[in-house]
Amino acid sequence: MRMSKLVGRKIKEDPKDAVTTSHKFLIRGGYIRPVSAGIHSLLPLGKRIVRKIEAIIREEMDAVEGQEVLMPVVLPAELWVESGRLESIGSELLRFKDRNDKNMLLAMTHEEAVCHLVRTEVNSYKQLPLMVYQIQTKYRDEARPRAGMIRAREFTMKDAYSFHADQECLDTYYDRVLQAYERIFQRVGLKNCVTIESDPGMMGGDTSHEFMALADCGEDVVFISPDGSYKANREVAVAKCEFKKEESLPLEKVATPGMKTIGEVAEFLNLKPENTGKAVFFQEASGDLIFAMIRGDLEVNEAKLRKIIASAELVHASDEAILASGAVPGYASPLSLDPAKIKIVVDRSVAECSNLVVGANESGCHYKNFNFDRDLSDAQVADIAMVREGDPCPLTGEPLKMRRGIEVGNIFKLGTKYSAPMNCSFLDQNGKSRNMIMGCYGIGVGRTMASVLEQSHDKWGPIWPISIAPYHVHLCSLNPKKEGVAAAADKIYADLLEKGVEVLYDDRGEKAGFMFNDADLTGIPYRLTVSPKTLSSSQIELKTRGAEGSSVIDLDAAATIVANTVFDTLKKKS
RNA sequence: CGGGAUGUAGCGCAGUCUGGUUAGCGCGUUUGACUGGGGGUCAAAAGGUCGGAGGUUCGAAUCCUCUCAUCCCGACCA
Repeated sequence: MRMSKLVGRKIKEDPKDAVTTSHKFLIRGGYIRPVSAGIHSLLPLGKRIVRKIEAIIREEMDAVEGQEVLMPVVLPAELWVESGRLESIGSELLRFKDRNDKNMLLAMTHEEAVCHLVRTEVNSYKQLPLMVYQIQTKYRDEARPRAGMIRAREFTMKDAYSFHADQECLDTYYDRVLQAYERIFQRVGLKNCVTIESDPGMMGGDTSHEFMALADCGEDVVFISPDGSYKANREVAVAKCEFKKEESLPLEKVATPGMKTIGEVAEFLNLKPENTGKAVFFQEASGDLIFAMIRGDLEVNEAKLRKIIASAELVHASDEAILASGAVPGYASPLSLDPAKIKIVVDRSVAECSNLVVGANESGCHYKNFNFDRDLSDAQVADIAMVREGDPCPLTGEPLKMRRGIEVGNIFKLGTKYSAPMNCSFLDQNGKSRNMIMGCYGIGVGRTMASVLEQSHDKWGPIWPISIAPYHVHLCSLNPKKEGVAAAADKIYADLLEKGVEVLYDDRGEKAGFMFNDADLTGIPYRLTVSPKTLSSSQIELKTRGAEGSSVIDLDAAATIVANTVFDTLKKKS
């Protein structure tokens, strides 16, 4: 490609709306252009990267017997009524009516569509297991799109769905996909991508994993042990915290007028927050109240709590609801609650610590010296604590490190969450109808491109791994008007193309510094420079993006040397 | 959805507080000349609903009201 004709100019200054490195460089380098909040056009360079990422994904999906399909972006709402998600999903699902007043929606994921597809095509155990996948546009009406491609409203996703006759088959297949995912992220050149167990959340199912590209701009928090043996996201992370028991002191009511928060109470009684117990009220969708108790310095992890009480929906309870249960907000006590009205879940930190200050369920009063064993045996004890940086690793006991990550992929064991309501079933060996067991597997394609850039750049621009670089070679022709420079550059351009090397040819005749800066901002792995300086000795310059220095090679052998270098590197990296 | 910020040429900005002719600057673009290894120099040129609507005023980019858009923090997040 001749750069003089390439669509997508380089931009010298940082766009004012871009904050993250990938967002800035993708715009400045001419990879993407914003169109609306969270909606972008891909320019030719960006499209080439995306195609290469997609090609790697296709190879790996095909290698686990995936069959590529393409399902519609626009779906009739009735399919989502079947699964129940039309109701359960909020306004991030974009709904609209067509000209016949029929309810439609823009798919944000395709479980419904794939169940519709598979239930009409597959009806025998002999056809299972199977996996179909697609690389398709998704739309989520995000409340707050951000960071360019990292959290967009419209984005490209590879989503795959597997169907099995039994759980064991899913379990085996799931592990194969997990390994395929790790190969994909390694092949696209993510240097720092970790596989972590995650909380299936509203997707349902029992097991899920996330693939996190570690980057400071990531939205998700990952806890990692120093030796890397333990990795988990914030929702599921556990810590091996040790708590000290002391001799129990007698329960004592103390006046704490106007002291409602943990900080206020601790300061008033001249204690640390660790010496208090905090009450947090939650409400289930059914309206039932949950009283969660945790040591004052810790926070309740709602995902863990949800799992323990087996409730998909959990919100902070209103003061009215708390009052109605007979508890006094701000002074709520575990001691005088009616277990029939309210379920009590106590964190290990409270159960295993001694002499805590807790509410007295009376305005302006607290109890000192609460001891769980003695004072409240009738409650469920569980780990519902949010892990903090530095907490001991559950495996090694070493202090956990907290890192930020971009979720580039996730995989779920869905079970029959969708197949059951949508009647996606098959006849087994005994002629009995059973629901298919499903798994689903997603990868954010644009997000992957941005993540690679987040992890691989310098102050001048991206340093693309050759596996996804838009071109292999960036050819600069300096002073093309002089001494046969243009002719030499044209020739090596043609020779490289002949050998199958992808070349971006800067034939614009700009000043050297201008072109070099554009080359750095483009980030192609190899830069070839043709100029009078080296041409006088029948040589040209070869430089590797991101590396110091450069070398000169003989003009006659250049195309062969460069082509071999490119193809050797490509082979090694895949 | 709550809090904050910003909308002026393709991009980045000044001007707004304190209203006053033809609204500026840098980069980019076009033309010509010189220059030629890390964003060069000179000359000329094109390019503007000052986000939008309403209002105040003799007069509004500037003051007031409403509105839209974009970004940031938070909530939310298959």
